[in-house]
Amino acid sequence: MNKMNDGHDNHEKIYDNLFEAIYEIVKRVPCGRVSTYGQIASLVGISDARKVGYAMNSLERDDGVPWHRVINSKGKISLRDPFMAEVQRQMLGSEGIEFEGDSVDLSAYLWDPQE
DNA sequence: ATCATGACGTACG
DNA sequence: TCGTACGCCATGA
Repeated sequence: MNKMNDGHDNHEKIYDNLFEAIYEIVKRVPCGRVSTYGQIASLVGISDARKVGYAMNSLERDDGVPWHRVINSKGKISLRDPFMAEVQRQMLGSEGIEFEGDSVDLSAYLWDPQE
C-alpha cells in the first residue's frame, strides 16, 4: 500500500522510506534509456541493489514509475515471471531499446543521470 | 515482536 | 565461469 503521507509533506523532498526515494529516482529515467538496480541504488545512497528490486516488485499500480526501464547490470531483464519479463521486453522495445539476444547494450542505452 | 521472502551487484576463491 | 557471502528494506503471516 501507499502510506507515505502523514498528512504534511509536500514541497520538501522528505521520504518516509527508502522505497519512495527509489521511486523518485526511477521516475527520472527517460524513454529510450535504461538504468540498473545498482545505478539506482547508488543514486539514492545505498549499496544494496536488491532493495531497488524489492521496491520495483512492491509497485502495485502505476505511480508514474517507469519500472520497465530498470534492468540488471548484465543488461538483462531480472523479472522471474516469464510473462512479465516478456512484457518488460516489449515495453522497452517500443521505446527504441534494442536487444542483442536477451540483453541490452548498456554502453549504448544506460541512462546518464547528468542529462 | 519474529520470520520468510523478493526485480541485485560486487568481491573473492 | 561458477558458487558463496554480504549488504540490511518493506510487508504480511
